[in-house]
Amino acid sequence: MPELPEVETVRRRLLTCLPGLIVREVVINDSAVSAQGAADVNALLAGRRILGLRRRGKYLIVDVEGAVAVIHLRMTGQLLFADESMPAAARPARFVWELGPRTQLRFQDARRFGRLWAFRPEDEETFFAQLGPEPFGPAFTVEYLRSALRGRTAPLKSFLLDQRRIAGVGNIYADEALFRARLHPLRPAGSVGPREAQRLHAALLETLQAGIEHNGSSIESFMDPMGERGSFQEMLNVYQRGGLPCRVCGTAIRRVVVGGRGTHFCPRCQPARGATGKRRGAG
DNA sequence: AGTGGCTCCTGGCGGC
DNA sequence: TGCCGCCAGGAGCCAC
Repeated sequence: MPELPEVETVRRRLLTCLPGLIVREVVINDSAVSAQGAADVNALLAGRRILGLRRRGKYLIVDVEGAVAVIHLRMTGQLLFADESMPAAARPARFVWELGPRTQLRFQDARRFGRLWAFRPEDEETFFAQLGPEPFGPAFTVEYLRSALRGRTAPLKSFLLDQRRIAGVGNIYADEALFRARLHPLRPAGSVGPREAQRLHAALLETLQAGIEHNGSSIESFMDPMGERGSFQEMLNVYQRGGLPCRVCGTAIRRVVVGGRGTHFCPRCQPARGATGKRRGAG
C-alpha cells in the first residue's frame, strides 16, 4: 500500500517526465474518484502547464499554472505515464490526464479508494490543515515527537498511523519503525520515555529513508509510473512475516490486530514493557 | 478531545 | 474443480 516512500518514488519518477507538459483534458471515467466532477476539475487544470511535483505525507501534489492537483493513491492506486501505444489495462483507468497527442497519465486503482482533487493554490493550506508534520521536515523534531506522544493512551501503532501526528506513515513502515526502535506496538504512546522517543524518531527517519532508497515496497500492486517495482519488500523485518523467525534473534514474529490493522512484531526484540538491558540493533 | 469501531471496495485466497 | 465468503487497509465518519 502506498505510503510516504512509495509516493516519493512516484513523485521522483514523474518529475522526469511531467513538468512542461500541458494538461489538455482530464477524463474522469469513475466519478467516485473526485467529489468535484469533470467540469470543475477541467476548469482548474485544462490548458494549464505542469510546473512541478511535490509530496505532502502520502499525498502527491501536482503544481500547474494557477492551480494545484492532489492525488491520493490509497490502497491500490497506480499512476502510469503512458503513450498511446501502451495497451489499456483490463480495468479502465479511473481518470486520465491527456497530456499531448501521444501522452497520458493514467490512474489505475482496483479497489477504488484513490482520490483526485483540484483547487487554487491559496486553498492548499486549508486542504492540508489537519495533516501532521512531514517526517523529513524541520518541524518533526524529537521534541515534537515527545510532546505528541505525551499523555496518549492509544497504542503506539495507532499513534503512528494517525496522519494528524505524523504525515506519511502507514502500516508497513509503522511496523518496521517500531521493530527498529525496539518498541512494542501495543505500548501506550504516552508510556514512551525520552530515550525511547529518541529511538522512535531515528527509527522512523531511517526506515522511511531506506524505503525511499529502495524505491518503495512492491507489496500488493505498487509500481512506479514507468512500471518499475521497488525492492524494500525484500528488506522487511516484521511486516507480513508472522510466524517466521526474527532476523535478529530468531524468535517467531507475532501478528496481532491493532485498530483493525495487521500488526507484526518480534516479542523478544520488542518487549511489552520498556526495554532496559537489551541494546541489540535492528539492522 | 481522544479513542475505537465501522465503512468503503474488490482481488485474491482458504476452505469445503 | 468450483464457488462461497472472508480478508486486507487509508482515511473519513460516527458514537461514546
